[in-house]
Amino acid sequence: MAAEPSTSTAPGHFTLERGAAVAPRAGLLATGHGVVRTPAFMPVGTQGTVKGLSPADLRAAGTQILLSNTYHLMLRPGSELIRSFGGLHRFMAWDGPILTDSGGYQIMSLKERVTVTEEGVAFRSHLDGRPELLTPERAMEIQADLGVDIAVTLDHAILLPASPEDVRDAGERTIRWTERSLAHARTLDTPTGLAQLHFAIVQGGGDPALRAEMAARTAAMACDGFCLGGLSVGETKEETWILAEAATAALPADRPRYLMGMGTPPDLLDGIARGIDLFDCVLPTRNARNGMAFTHEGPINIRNAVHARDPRPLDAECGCEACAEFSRAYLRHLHVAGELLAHRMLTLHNVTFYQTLMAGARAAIERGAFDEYHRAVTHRYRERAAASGDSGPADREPSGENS
RNA sequence: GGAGGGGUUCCCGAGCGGUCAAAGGGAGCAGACUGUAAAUCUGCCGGCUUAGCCUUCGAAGGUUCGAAUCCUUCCCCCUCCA
Repeated sequence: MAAEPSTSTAPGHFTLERGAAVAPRAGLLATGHGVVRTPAFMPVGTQGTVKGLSPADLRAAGTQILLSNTYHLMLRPGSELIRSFGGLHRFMAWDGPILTDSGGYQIMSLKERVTVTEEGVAFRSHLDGRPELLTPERAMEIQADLGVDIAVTLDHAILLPASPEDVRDAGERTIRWTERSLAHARTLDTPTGLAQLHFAIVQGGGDPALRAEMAARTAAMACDGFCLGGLSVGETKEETWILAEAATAALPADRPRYLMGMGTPPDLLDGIARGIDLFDCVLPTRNARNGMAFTHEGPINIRNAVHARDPRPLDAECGCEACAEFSRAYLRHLHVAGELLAHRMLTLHNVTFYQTLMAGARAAIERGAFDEYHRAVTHRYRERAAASGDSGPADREPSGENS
């Protein structure tokens, strides 16, 4: 869009329309590729594509901004190649904003293959076993090459539970890496010439006090936004929110907060209620490929026999192509038969569902009725989840270590 | 008509005297998935009052302490030779 230069569209500018210091809040985040209306959900496009969907599909689903991944793109096809195409936007033909994760999550999830040192992360490529080194500086260089709108600093995420010493170590390392990342990022240029925003990750493990400390120390740095990392990795939901609240309470209100990796539809609303502005999660896309569709009445598994003769759409309230054109019976048939269209349609539907949910949340915030929206959506979702089986698949009681 | 091979739990297909309700696939049924090494993974899959019992490996008899496995007859199928 060719808007007049104004403070509200200068990349990095974050305008809070409502809520300001309190949650929930609605805002406008300006990037080099347009303004994102927050709270927003970013579909996950790890390898420079949201699996199964074209950019046109993503737009049709109401997507404003995508997430992609430093780790995967550095290995294949390589950031130099993408830079030579003018950046990731031109390469993948998506002209909206893109945020890239720095690769910290892979440190945690591929733990057997990585060694973390002060310099950075040594790991072996999952593609060919070749040794690689990802430093905070290198992570920012790659993201600059990609020309993404929002680059994220490299962090040291660890699995919970972990010893207090390990959590403190990883947190302190994350702070040092964040400083290095931000300092180095200022020396880099992008293939697009557009300004790049830099978000810093707040860690701190399962200790609220440490979370708060890490948040405060990160807040003192010159970054454009904050990411809450290392959450929903084994702790209960209740703990997750305590930790998230501890962090956000120590963050300034005038910069966006991004809760990394979460979550279910109720998670998103629970997060918005706590002042979160950005989310990403693989659930709507991965689960779509595994047969799960999110609906206004809760999740359904399209594989289940009950849908075999069901002429209804996945979700009567949804306007996506899958719901406008196809019956549950047909979509079940496609999925059971292993047809690609099943994956594409369920993915399209789920992303549409998530974007509709977020648009509804934004609208509710704007008219001052978020609590009601939150309660109504969550109630319907949980009611269905509980009714659709002896033990609902989603949102069971937070499970302990055993039972 | 002659010679040979074969009939196994929904399907394909192992087993060839006990440890076999019977490997492995597939199909079917259900579950999981939260900054994606995921179109992946897990469980169930003869019946029941389930640490046990009952019915099952073409049919009927028989041998044996014990048979899907050995013998006899019968019924089907396939290949080759006339």
